[in-house]
Order: sequence, then structure tokens, then C-alpha cells
Amino acid sequence: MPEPSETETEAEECCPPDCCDMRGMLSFQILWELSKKPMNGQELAEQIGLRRGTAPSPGTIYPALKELTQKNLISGEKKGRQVVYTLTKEGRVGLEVATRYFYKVFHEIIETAQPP
Amino acid sequence: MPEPSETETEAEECCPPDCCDMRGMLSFQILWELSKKPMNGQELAEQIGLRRGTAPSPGTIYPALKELTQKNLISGEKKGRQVVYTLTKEGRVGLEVATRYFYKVFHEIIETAQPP
DNA sequence: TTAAATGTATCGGGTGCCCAATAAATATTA
DNA sequence: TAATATTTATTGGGCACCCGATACATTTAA
Repeated sequence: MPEPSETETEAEECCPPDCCDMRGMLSFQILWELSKKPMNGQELAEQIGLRRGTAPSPGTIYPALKELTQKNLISGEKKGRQVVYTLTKEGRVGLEVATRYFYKVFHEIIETAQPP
Repeated sequence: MPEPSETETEAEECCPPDCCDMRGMLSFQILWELSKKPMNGQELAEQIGLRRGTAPSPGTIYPALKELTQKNLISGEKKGRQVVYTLTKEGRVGLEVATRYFYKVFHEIIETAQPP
């Protein structure tokens, strides 16, 4: 594996700010990622890490997946040594509702941010 | 004061979903609201409540304001019995950084939500 | 068959958000 | 002045998120 970036000037330009806490919305983000494509725990953590700048650790992601499974919003299927998670029908509906809510609360904030 | 809605069919159509936890981002949201105009605690809670569907309680909003004050991101000025909060210069910078981060993490999600 | 690597899962400890209940300070009204 | 209303603030308890460390299961390599 090559050493991280140097030639890659893009890298991640943006990390969690120290002005305010930016935790939260993990389960929401998991549902959204899984709506794009089914994934196992690690890939999911990586995808979320791509957006957040830092990937959630095992102690964060797996309890969240367990919770969402118990709520019947996602379901996991063993494939070899990994567990691939998929949105359930209930999960799709939930994500839709949650997305509308998220839009209502935050869209104005997003719109004041001009893309780089 | 007139009784709440009945003729007003709009009201709030959207509340926190039960599919996933939507807590978090409070201090971020406070900074954003204060960037629109200086406010006291109650008005701030009402404004946030307008977006979220439910307003944060005193036990939520005042500790957050205290924290932000200690971090020198906002500053409060007593006006009669209320304390009017304003963004500090540091707070403005912080909000900008935080907004860029928030955009990076969530803009795709926002964009998949078609406005009602 | 061991050994190493990969992926899943749990544990203990910490923080921010969240509430209802309560208290305290200030301003207004009686 | 005394009672009421308004606003601020704290307390105690709960939960989701977050981490590093550790353990376990399974697959692959030696």
C-alpha cells in the first residue's frame, strides 16, 4: 500500500471543527449510505469517514448497526467473514421521513454555505 | 393569544422521526441563528423550535450558551431581565469553518431531499 | 496444522444533547 | 410594598455517539 497522499493534493481539506461539537446523526447517515448500496461494517465506516474526515471506530459503528437491526431498519447477511447490511423496506421509509426532517431543519444552513 | 392552528393548515408538518436519533448540532445551530440576529435565550429556543418542531428546554439551551460563552464564541449583554447574545469575531470564524464542514458531510443528503 | 490477517463485536469511560423540575433574579402589576 | 410574570440558571437522570483496547470468529497463508 502506498504512503498516504503527497502527490494527491486534494486529500481531505476539511475536518471536524473545534468551535462546536459535530457528533450525531450517525444512524441517519448509515441509513443514507446503505440506500446507495449494501455494505459491510468496515466499508460503511470508510464511506462515512470519507465525508466526515475521520471514520467511526468499531466501538461506534457496530453498536449502531446492532441498534438499527433491532429496530428492523436494516438487516445483515453473512457473506464469508463479513456481514453485508441492506436497508429494509421499513428502513427506506424511515430514511425518507428522516431526510425530510433533516431538510427542514438544516437546508437554510446548507444554502448559506457556498460550495468551494 | 389565539389557540394554536385549526384554520392554519400548515402548522408544523414535520417532527423528529423515530427511525433515528436526530440530536446534536445544537451549538452549531445556535451560532447560525445568532449570525442572523442577536437574541436572548428564549427567543433563540423559539427560533430553533421553529425549525426542529420542538424547542429545546431551558436545561438544554442555557448550558449550551454558557459553554459557547466560555469558549468566547458568543457574548451576552444584559438588557433588563434578559441577556442578549451576539456572535464574537471568533464565533463568526468558527461558524464559517463549521458550515463548510457541515456542507461537506451533508450536502449530498440535503440534495437528495426534494423540497415539499 | 499452525500462524497471520481480516472482519465483527463488546467493554469501560467520556462528552454533548435532552428533559422536567426547581430555584433565583429581575421587572411589572396590584 | 407585595404579588405576579418573565427570564435566566441549575440539578439529576437518560441516551446516542465516540474512542481505544480487547476478544472472538473466520478466512487465508505458511
